[in-house]
Amino acid sequence: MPSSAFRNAPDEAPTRTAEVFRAAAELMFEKGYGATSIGDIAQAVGMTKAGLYHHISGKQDMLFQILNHAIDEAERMVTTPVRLIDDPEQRLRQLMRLQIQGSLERGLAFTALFSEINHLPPAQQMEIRSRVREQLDLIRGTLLELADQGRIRELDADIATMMILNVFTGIARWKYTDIASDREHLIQEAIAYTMAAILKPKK
Amino acid sequence: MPSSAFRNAPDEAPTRTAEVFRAAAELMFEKGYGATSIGDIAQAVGMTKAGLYHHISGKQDMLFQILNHAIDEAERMVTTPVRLIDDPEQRLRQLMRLQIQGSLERGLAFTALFSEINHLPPAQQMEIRSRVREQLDLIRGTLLELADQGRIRELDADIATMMILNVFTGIARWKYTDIASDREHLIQEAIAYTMAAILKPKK
DNA sequence: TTTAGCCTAACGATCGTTCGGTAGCCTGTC
DNA sequence: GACAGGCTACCGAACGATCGTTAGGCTAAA
Repeated sequence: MPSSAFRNAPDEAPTRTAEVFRAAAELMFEKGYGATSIGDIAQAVGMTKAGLYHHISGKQDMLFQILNHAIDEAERMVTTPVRLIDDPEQRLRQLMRLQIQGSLERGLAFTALFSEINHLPPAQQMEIRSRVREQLDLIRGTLLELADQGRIRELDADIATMMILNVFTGIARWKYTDIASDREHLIQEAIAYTMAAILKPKK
Repeated sequence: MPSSAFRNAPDEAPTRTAEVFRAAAELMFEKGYGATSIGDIAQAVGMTKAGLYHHISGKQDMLFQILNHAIDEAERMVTTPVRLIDDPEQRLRQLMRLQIQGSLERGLAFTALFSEINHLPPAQQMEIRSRVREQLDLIRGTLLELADQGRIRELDADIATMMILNVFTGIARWKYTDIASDREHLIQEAIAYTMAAILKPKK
């Protein structure tokens, strides 16, 4: 088993191991960690349970790797590019857009699978939690920046941060409902809703 | 087993059966349906697994009854009283207040346990879903009423409804974090946030 | 005597995991 | 070109543990 199970060389056919982890992530997202059996995952990729264990080292470790990979992806596709944006409002808008796009189109199910974190041993729980906190701080910091500039109404930044994060977890759960059928519309509405909630009214 | 497992005569010591269901609801809320074993529930009320079956008819049926009871409670404590409020804005404010209060103080975990609905057989899934839809329609209807009166900004009522529901599910999940320590503050912030998001700016 | 309330014991099923084996492919050696 | 050896990717079978559930029996109250 490679050190990072998801990685394969760029522009190359996905490794079998990567397929396994991808299928596992999808199943766990749909049915939850507890309700997803090793047999389910094996069947999804056309293997036996025993065969799976050539690619994985255990069920718990799978969840751990999936969560870490999701955070990796979020950092690569959302956090990092967004940090380059100077204007805090534009930064927040783009953060929401990228995050929602990511959770609808690609894996990026970390917002959804994060609730399964309690199935991990405490040490790994803390590891994941501290990585997530970094992303939370990006949102919170942006809100504080807006506050400094006097551009948002009076609000509790911590609660507002959770409200925004909440939008992500919620939308991820609607992934297969018709409310998510028009992605661009959903994204624009979600951003407009959030901006109206936090920004000072214009007129 | 009585027809409604939670019911006992008013102002009376809770039935043993009611205790069982209450403990089960709490455990399932914390750990999820799949991760909560019959043994866990039995231990929580000081019984053996076999003893539990004097009070319940099965694990799935337990979840079904818990969800139904939660909806009963929500209808009694939130939906019904709130329908009497004429002004749609005040109606929505009070709905949010009662719903959040209920999910923080009392059981009312239907917003949180609703995600476990897929562990039920399809017929019961539909039954729960149709009952929940009634409560959703109260929110959506109130939004439409506000729109008719020209009091909200231009927004997608369906998406806004989900956003509001999303607040409830989110807050239920923070139940044991320090963000929920000051309940009144959390309630006021959540309401203010939502109102700012949907209402037309005042000035 | 009946019944409510709970027990011990065990059932079959399913779970995550391990063990030993094997078919196919790559690689180097003769 | 043949062949031995090793490695990758998988399989069948079984493990012990735990799961939800049931059968049957005990005890105290009505």
